[in-house]
Amino acid sequence: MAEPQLQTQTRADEAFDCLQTAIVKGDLAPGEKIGEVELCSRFNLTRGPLREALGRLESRGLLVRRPHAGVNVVSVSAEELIELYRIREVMEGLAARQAAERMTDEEIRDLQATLDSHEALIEEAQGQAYYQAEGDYDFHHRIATGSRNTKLAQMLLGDLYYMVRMYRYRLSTSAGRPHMALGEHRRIVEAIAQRDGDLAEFLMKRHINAARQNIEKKIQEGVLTI
Amino acid sequence: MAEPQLQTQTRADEAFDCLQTAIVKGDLAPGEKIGEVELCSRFNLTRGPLREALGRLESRGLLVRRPHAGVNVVSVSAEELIELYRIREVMEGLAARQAAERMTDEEIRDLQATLDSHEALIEEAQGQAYYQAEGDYDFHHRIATGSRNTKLAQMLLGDLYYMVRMYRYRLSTSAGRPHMALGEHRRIVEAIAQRDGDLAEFLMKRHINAARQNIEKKIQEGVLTI
DNA sequence: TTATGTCTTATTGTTGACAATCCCTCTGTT
DNA sequence: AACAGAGGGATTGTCAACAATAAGACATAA
Repeated sequence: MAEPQLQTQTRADEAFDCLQTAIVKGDLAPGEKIGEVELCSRFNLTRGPLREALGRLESRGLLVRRPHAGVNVVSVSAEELIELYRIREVMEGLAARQAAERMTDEEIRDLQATLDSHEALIEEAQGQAYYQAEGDYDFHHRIATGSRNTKLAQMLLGDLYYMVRMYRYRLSTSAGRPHMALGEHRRIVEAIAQRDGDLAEFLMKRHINAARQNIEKKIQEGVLTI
Repeated sequence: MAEPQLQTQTRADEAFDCLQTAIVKGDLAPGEKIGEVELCSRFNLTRGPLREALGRLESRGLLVRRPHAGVNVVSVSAEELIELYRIREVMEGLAARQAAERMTDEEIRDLQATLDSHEALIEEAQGQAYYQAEGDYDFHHRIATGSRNTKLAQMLLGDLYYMVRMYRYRLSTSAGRPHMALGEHRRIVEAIAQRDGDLAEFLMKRHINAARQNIEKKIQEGVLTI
């Protein structure tokens, strides 16, 4: 949560961050049409930097723009959300494998400590899906960077996670799921600690598969309306 | 090679396309520092749309920008190129699996016909790595779109392929490789035609693995200096 | 009443000028 | 001769005004 050299950031970066978090948190609803001048007054910017930020967000798939017609927040259908998890499955599987091969012993210890704190978090804030989601994000974040695969981490952290988190904020996790997930996390870390890339990949894929099935069930139950 | 509604494109789109192809073709060398005004005169643009395009390219990982210091074309190290192929392996494996499940019969016939034309192309232009590379790109392009997984296709076609092609243009393929690759392509399409998703994924992963090993060998031979 | 065509208006796309920042060179010192 | 510091210059970041386009409203006709 450190924020170094916030000063050296350019206005376009600032705009980009603001918009990205606004979209992810749901302050800008999916499908919503957003006008440039309105955004300018809202975030205290001028249109130059804003347009640059809009370009970046479009290329990341968080916005859709039609020439002269304005910009809309992307709206992901239920099917597309499922597809996102299919992509995560293979990419994070690879990340887990490479993390098992390349993470330092210290990083692995850190990761284990992180899981301990997650366990405490789940206990005290049981049912509070928000904290669980943040913990989950933290775990996957570490694996992605631990893979030492620059592009892979960039695609996961810069593209996929933002789109997934867009719905995490609306999607309450099932009752028993946090504990389940934590157990799966632990086994993945064990495999990484044993430098067993095959197993780490297998477990991670199964972990994300379980998450996907959980979401599919919710959608069928009609809990999630997209 | 059709160019529909070129007119309705905005100047920023134009700038984006120009720069992207210039980077991929090598007209802008990796690592090269490029000034904004120079680019403007080169592509007949003004700095507004240009900066928007630069933002998009940066977010796609084709450029790196430091505030107030200018923009450089990304330079991918040999290790990173290999990592790119590791990502391709899992993502295109998934694409092949989903293509086997979802492509229409007509698309599959088209794909088979494409391979026939590739065979002819290889015969007449043997050794001409360029045409082989284009044919290969065409094949993988069809599989990606055939997966009906919007985000997957977007990530493959919009991100990974451009970075890979950056080096394809410089990297001459080995003597026997085109024929080998074509054979592998044929077997993948066979699996897709039989709707065998497991096999299609397996074969595609092995295909890209072979391409990666081919490149690794070249790098060790010192043919490719990045 | 509905559909169609035109026109107005507001929004987007573009431009050129202005301000802020960093890089490079030149000078001075060790 | 080599290194450090400061200044000039060029380049990037930002802004506000102008032009072009599409959406929406209104009126007319079927």
